[in-house]
Amino acid sequence: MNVKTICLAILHEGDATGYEIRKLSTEGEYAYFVEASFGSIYPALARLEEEGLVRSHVQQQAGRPAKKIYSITDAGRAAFRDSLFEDLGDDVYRSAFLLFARFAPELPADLVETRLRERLAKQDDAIRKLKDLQEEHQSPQDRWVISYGISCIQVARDYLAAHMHELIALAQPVAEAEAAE
Amino acid sequence: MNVKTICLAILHEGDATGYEIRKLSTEGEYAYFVEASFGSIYPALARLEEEGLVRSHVQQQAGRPAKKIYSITDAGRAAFRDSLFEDLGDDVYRSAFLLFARFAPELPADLVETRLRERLAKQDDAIRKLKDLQEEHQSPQDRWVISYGISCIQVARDYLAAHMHELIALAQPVAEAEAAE
DNA sequence: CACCCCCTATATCGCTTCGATATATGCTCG
DNA sequence: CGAGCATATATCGAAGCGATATAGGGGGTG
Repeated sequence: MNVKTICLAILHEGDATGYEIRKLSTEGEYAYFVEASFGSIYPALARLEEEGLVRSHVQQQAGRPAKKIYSITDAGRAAFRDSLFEDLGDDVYRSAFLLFARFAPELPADLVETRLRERLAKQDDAIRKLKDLQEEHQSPQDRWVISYGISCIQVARDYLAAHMHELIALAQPVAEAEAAE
Repeated sequence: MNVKTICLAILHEGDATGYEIRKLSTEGEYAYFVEASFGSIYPALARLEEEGLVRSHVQQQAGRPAKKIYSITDAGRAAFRDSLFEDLGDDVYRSAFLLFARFAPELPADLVETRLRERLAKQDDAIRKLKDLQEEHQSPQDRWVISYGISCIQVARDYLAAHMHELIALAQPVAEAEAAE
């Protein structure tokens, strides 16, 4: 799943600028399972245009910078659909949090507790955002994917809430006086 | 969470070769939340040695290629612990499967069903492997992290089993005769 | 028993991608 | 009225991925 495919997927659903593609892949309904940065989107769009899979036209705007609006071509639509027939790669999951958790016994209990609470707050926030997103999107395939995401984050959150004290208990105890310093 | 940090984390728990580090980050207890390939591990280890954070010695072996065994130094141990005090980056989750699911309405129902069943089998396999891993590891921090993983994959698997027919129903119906062709 | 593939083991190369930065302007809020 | 944020494009250096090269031993199959 490279950035070119992500761009085609988003353009398949409607025209967009590079800026908008990045927003959708960072905040929109694609945010939690794909992502791409400017540094990869702009070169990807340029290459897609060379290959004839997308087309662009510049739209001047009063005040604001000019937009370069990209549209998918028939060839692009075909290429994207073909790519959906290919074997799916494995999901990627990387978590600095779990590495941190793995080394809890090396760390002071108050730090471990702080990070766990931060994590819990982040997950609550993510769930809230996904629920908002679900209300904005009526298409059943969007709802299906977003529900999947909510289920996963919810169970991770609940596991954390139920088992955080176990991890804190493994960490280095901090004396009251030391903690107050 | 860069590859250098992953190498230090693994060497923190014991000496290892580049090959073993890669195995641990691909099949071992780190596998499902960190990952690194040869192309990043070997350069990372070389740079860590330059920086004095790890040390290596070559061990000749009868028949097999010589091993280059890396050990963490006191400086490396300190640098790794310091990195655990830094703010944690967000988790990364990328899923070609969810992109595929999002576009189910564009695809033939039999393909969607095939991919869903493949996915279910993969997740069952992942759960089995994590359960085996959990029996091999007695340290409570390992068990905590692995349990977290099992919970997440289990709920994803159950969601899939419960809702896969919804996605198949959204896909393009395939006529019996056409399917037989 | 030859052949082939897999496992161990190190290492590099090219391409993709990330993260930071540059540039420019308008809008909003304190 | 100035700081900071949103819109918008684009590039650069560094990091990392995936494939490939190299090489010998072990195991299974025709």
